[in-house]
Amino acid sequence: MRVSTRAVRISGRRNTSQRKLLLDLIQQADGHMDAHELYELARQHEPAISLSTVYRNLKVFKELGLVEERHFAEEHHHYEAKPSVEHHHLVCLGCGQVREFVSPLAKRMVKEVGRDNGFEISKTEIRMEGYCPQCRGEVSLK
Amino acid sequence: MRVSTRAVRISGRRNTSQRKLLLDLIQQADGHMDAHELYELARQHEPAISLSTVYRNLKVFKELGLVEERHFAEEHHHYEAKPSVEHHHLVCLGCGQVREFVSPLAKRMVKEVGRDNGFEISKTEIRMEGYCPQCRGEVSLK
DNA sequence: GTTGGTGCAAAGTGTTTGCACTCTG
DNA sequence: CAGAGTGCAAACACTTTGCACCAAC
Repeated sequence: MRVSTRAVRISGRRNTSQRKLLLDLIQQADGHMDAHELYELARQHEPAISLSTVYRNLKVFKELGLVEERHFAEEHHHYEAKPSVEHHHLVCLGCGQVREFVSPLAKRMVKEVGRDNGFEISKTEIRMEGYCPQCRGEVSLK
Repeated sequence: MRVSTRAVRISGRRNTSQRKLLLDLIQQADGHMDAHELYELARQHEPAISLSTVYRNLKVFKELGLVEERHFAEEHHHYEAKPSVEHHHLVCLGCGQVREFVSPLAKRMVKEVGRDNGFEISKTEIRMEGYCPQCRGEVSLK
């Protein structure tokens, strides 16, 4: 949080109590959350906070590179504090859990695709869907 | 279109003129489109068609596996006829073009991640963002 | 003190749904 | 001729915005 607070300051923005709270919560969270979840969480500490403030700050955090926006299901967005290691997501269609994974092959693939297409890749999002071990067992255990 | 029409019938659904038109248009299109683009396109042939019909049919096509939903930008969805070869997307942040690519590494990665996590992977979406050769030149050439 | 940030309510998007009518099978 | 599908308008869910007030610097 120290570093992030500085990042906010340096960008010429103000460190309001709401902004600090939101950043804290999202960085403390171990997974991803959507705007509404963050809002509910924040309300436990600051009951008067508004959903607009949550959205406005998520936008700021994205701009500062402190938070990443994820596109999971068909619907709304999820956010997570920028991780030190780039990872991707595995979604279970049975129980809905989202598992993170890292893969050295992913890194190689990005490099290769960038080279082949002459692109300079700045961001990669990989999402796989399927069934986790538990759900596979329940449905049809081939 | 022959096969698709049959798929619709088999699923116990009716082959209305609107449904056939929409399926034709999306399969004829070489790229992806969003619901509104498909709607505008369809209106050129069937001026009275409604946006709800477009959405309802996209949903049906998804269920039948004839069309895939893509999550590109931050906003709305894009759809494309299910391709014979699984491919992924490269989005240029400069000019907005979406390029498709295939990568053998992607296939290996999916297999590996599935094995490592005990998941049975049914779908994978890979999206990379960056700058295409042209846009890289314009902005700051290395 | 300036002026960026906030809360609130209202407006904007993209998508879904209720209803009466239509047309497929 | 039953009921799936349609067009329309209204409703929804998520996100953004205008405005007056507040508080960080």
